[in-house]
Amino acid sequence: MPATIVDIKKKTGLSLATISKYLNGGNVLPENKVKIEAAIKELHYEVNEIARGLVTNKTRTVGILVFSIESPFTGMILHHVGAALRKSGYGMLIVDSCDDEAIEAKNVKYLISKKVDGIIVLPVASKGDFLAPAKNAGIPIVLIDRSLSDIQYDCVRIDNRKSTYHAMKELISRNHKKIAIIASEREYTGRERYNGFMEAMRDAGLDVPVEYQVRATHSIATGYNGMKKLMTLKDRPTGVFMSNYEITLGAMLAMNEAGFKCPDDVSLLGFDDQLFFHLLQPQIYMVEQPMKAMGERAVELLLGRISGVVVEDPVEIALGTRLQKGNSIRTL
Amino acid sequence: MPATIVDIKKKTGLSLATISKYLNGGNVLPENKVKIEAAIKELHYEVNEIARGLVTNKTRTVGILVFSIESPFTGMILHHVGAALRKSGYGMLIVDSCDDEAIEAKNVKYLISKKVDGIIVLPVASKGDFLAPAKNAGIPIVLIDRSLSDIQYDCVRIDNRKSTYHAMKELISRNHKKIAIIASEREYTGRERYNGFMEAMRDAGLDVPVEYQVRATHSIATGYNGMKKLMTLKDRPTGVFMSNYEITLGAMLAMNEAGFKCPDDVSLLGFDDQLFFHLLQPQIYMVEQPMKAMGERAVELLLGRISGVVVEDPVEIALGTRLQKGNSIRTL
DNA sequence: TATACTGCGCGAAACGTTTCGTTCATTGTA
DNA sequence: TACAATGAACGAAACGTTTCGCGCAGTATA
Repeated sequence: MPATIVDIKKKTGLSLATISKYLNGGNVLPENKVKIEAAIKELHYEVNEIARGLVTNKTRTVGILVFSIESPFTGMILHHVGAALRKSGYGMLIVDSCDDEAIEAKNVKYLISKKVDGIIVLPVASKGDFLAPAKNAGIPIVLIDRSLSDIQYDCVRIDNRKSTYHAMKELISRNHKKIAIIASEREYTGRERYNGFMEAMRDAGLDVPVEYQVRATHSIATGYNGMKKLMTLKDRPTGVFMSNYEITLGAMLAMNEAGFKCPDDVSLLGFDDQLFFHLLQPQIYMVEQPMKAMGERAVELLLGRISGVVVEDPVEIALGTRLQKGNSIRTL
Repeated sequence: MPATIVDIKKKTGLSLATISKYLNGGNVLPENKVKIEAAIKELHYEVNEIARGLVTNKTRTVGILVFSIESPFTGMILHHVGAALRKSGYGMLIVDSCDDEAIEAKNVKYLISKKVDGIIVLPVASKGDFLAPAKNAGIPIVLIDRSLSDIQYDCVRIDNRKSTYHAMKELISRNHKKIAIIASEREYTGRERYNGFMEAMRDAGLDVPVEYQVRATHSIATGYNGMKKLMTLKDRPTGVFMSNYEITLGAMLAMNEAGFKCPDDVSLLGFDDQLFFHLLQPQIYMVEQPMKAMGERAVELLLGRISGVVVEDPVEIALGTRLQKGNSIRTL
């Protein structure tokens, strides 16, 4: 039903080759250009991307493989990745791994069958085996946020360990000695932040008793339950580091509910700034991730690989973070 | 590089037509079936969906047009819609309208150019004009959550007005007279819930002074600022209805921060249950939307339209809600 | 035994592009 | 004036499928 290049040919008397050349930005005589443009307008012609894809072997679509599409973090990354891709004319075919490695592995194969030009991954698994089929098919891959242990892939993330180490100075320099951590345990980021925390404490000569270390899932429940537990200890910590957005949110609700005040009763340091935290009083010290930059750099890198401009070995890009200062930390 | 149907032909000596028939579930002699299957395994053959799409004029991909990909509500819907689609072999090409009607209109055209088989929309706009190009192109469309005023499209949603009206009985029957509302104003759902609220109050013979009506955006900030404001009134409301998840979250933080207790100082009734609310003490009365059912019904309907099984006029499916009971409402 | 039907297989065309190698006209150079 | 170089257009093949209509067995019907 919709007009094809053949209709343009009939209308203008030009050959398919010439029209195709015009469509792809090649040089065409001014008079022919006019003819073609008129015909396109008249017939409401639009390129059939499917047909084009068949011969160019490109779909102008990238696959996005996310550990969970329900996570607010995922939502923010998708927002920026999506914008950057659209600007370059690419679309996003998104698949949800539902925090399940088996589904994740299946999804990779699905994306291959869809002939995506590249894949951006927020992985569930810690090892890269599941990406092998895509790698073998020659599809460029870029990871965001979470690095993989065994195989080398491009990755755009922050330096979780250093960011945490650095942020911890805010608590330590204000003479806090009893500092607890609530962190996720399963993913790369949670583990790295835990390591940064422990390093900072060790370097400051501070001990972290095991009951000050709450390590569980990446969830509001973890923050809520963790803080509840910490607040009932006979020897309560004076400061708490929370390793991500969900945990921070849950911990704050628990703290409020338990009747403690920040920073009077407990000083807080969180991770993953979100707009709404700015509304709160007191304002929480927060490690702020450059979400926009991460999304954009990842897209830039991926498109570079797709076009063949970037050919060097896989790179690991660690972007800097910003510490959003607040008044949630009391000087002891 | 990857094997094609022609390679299978060479290997088996059968014709393209026969092999294609096998691939699409047609009847083939048992001996040929064996041959083909062996060849497929040996050559690691997989159908090229692009080539198939060119001739069938189907992409097995549906476009998902969301008002904002950052919203948790969107995330949950995408989760269920995605699962249902994948089960039927369909993929999701997601585009983000960034709460901007102009972008939304462009995105529709983009999805058309990508030849999606259908479109699922969580709209920004209140009128349906922007969908006209897709409708004209014969692409089936199903709305989720938000209905459109002018043109008729299939829509799967809840009955916002009734749900709110019914839930309000919890406050009213417990003798609350001074009840405030914090609601979003711009979208369909917020307006309908406002209407349901006002109806319930009117039917109960209760007045709602203008300072008890906070109407702003669909955001945590609205809830936070709204509750802050309500709590500083000299004549404070005894009950507050909050029209969605973000507003409920913001309002609770503000209430905690202002030092008020629920239900002692203020009784709360919210909308959009999320798992983590179950953790809270007190547990909030919440209108719970059937997210999974909404996603699944929408997909079912869309695939029905795509396959031509469903041909009747556009339908508006209003699913029932559940009131999640809690202990956030005090009897006066 | 002649006829009609059924079940499978086949060749060829079609889907709407891009691209390769060639031709043709024009311009510039000797 | 002859010849090379340049620029633009062209025809045809290719991309990997599906599908249409026909042919050919083998089986059932009269």
